[in-house]
Amino acid sequence: MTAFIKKMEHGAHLDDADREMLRHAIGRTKQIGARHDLIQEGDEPDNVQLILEGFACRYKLLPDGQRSIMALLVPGDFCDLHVAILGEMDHNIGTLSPCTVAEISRETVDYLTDENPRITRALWWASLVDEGVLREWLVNMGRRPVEQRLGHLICELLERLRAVGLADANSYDLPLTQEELSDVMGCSLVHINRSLQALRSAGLIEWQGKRVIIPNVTRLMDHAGFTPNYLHLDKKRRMKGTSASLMANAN
Amino acid sequence: MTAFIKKMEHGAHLDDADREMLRHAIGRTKQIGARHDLIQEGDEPDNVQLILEGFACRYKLLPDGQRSIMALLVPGDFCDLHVAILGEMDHNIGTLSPCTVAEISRETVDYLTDENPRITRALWWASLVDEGVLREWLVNMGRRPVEQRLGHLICELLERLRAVGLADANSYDLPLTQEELSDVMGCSLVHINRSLQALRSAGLIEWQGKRVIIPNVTRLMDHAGFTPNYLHLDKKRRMKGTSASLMANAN
DNA sequence: CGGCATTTTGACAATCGTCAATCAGTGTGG
DNA sequence: CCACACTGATTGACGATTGTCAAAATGCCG
Repeated sequence: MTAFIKKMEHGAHLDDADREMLRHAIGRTKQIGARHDLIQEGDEPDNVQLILEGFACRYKLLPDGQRSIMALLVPGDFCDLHVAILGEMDHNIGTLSPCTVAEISRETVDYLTDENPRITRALWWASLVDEGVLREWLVNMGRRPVEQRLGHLICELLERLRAVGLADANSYDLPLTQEELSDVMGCSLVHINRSLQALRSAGLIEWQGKRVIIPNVTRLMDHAGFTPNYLHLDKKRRMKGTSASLMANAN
Repeated sequence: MTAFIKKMEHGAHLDDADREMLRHAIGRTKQIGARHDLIQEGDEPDNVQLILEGFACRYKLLPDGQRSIMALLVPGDFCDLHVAILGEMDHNIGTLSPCTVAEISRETVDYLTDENPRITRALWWASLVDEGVLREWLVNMGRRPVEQRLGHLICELLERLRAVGLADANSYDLPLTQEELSDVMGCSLVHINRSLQALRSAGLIEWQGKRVIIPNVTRLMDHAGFTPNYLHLDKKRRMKGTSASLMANAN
C-alpha cells in the first residue's frame, strides 16, 4: 500500500488529498499463494489489479511448453490497467511469491481519472515507464550476454525496489528460483546457474538466502551497462507541457 | 496519411467528422532521407511526429557500439506521443528508408483529445498495441531460434501493413538490409543471412528485390508460432467499459 | 565501367543448451 | 530425532547454435 503511493509520487507531484484518494481507492485486497495466476490470456476482467506485496510476472506459454516471462511486477505495479481498451488480455499474469493484491473497480478508476489530473498523470506515467522497461529488456535480451543480462536485471530491481521503499542502499529480497530467472532471461537453467556463479566469484553480487547483496553498486552497474534513465524515476523537467491530457475521455 | 487514418480505425469506431479532424490535425510534413534520426535520446521535443510513408525504428546504441532496434515504425505509427509525460526520450528514432513524417503540435493533440473521445480512444489503443508488440518481441527474442524469429517478424509486418493498406494478401515491400535485420533480431549479420536462406529454401518466403512474398501464409505462421492476437486489430467486444477515460486530464 | 553497399560463403571459435547425475536445504511422518 | 520425499542448486560431458573473421560474389548507381 505505501509502496503503491510511493511509486505514484515518482510520476507526479501529489498532495495530501491525492494520497488520501489513492488510499481510499483500494477496496478489497486478497492474499494469493506463490505460483497462482491472477489473470489469464483471453480474460476480459472488470476490475483492475494492483500488487501490494510480493512478486508477480507477465508471461506467455509457447506451443512447445516453454514459458517466457516478459515483465516482473513488484509492489506498486498495476497488472491490467489497460485491458478495457484492448478488449482482452494477450498474456497471463501469475504470482512468483505469495502476494497481496488489491482489486480496484473500473468505476473507481474512472472516478479518480475524471476528478484528479495529478493522479491521472501518475497512472499514465506508470504505464509509459512499463513500456520503457520493456524496451530496455529487449536490448538486454538481444545484445548482452547472460552474465551482464543478469547483472542488469539485478540493478534494475534495486532501483525499482528502492523507489518503493523495499530495498536498502545495496540489497533486497528477490524471491525467484533460478528456473524462473531462466524464463526471464530466455536461457537455460544451467546457464543461469553458471552465470550467477561467475557474478559471485567476481565479487559483483552475494546471495544470502533470498536476499541479494551488491557489494559495490557502481561496479555492478558498470559491468552490466546499466543506466537508470529508462525508469524515469526523477520528475525534474517533466511538468511543462499540457499534453498530459492526451488520453482524456476516450469512451 | 490514409495509412494513419486506416490505422486509427482499428482502435475505435470513427465517423466522417472524426476522420476529418484527423486529416486536419496533420500540419507540416517533411521528407527525410534513409538513415537519419528523427529524434534522439535526451531530447524533449515540443511536437509529436507521425510516420506517413516509409520505415523507421526505435533504437539504442550500447557503449561498445552495438545497435539494438526495439521497434519498427511503419506508416500510421506515432514516434513520441508519450514523451511529454516522461520528460525526455530514453531512446532514438531513426529512419530506415526515406520517410514522409508529419509533425503535430502539442496544442493540436490536446485539442483532439479534449474534444473527441473516439480519437482519444484510438490514440490510447495505438499506444497499448505498441506495448503488446514489445512483449511479443521479447518472447520472440528469448524463446525462438532466429529462423522462426525472422518468420514471426515477417508475419507481424504482413498483418500490420495489411491493416494500413500497404500489403496485399501475401506480400509487401520491406526496405531493410540484412544488417538492419540483425539489429532487430539481436544476432549477427551472417546468421541472418543463413536463416533467411533456410526460410527461402524451405519455400516459406521469397524475396523479389525489396519485396517479400509469402507463398503460403498459414504455413509460415505455423512455422513461426505466430498468432495475431497481440496486435488487437479487431474491435469486437472492446467497447463495453467506460474506463477508457483512464487517462483523462493528466495535467 | 568502376566504386560502393550488400549479400553470400567457408573455416573456426565461443557461447549456450541438453542430458543426467549429485548435492543441499526443508518439511513431513513415524 | 531420523528416514524420507521433494524442491532447488550444482556439476560434468557433450553437442548444437551462433559469432567472428576474412574473402568473394552480386547488385546498384553514377
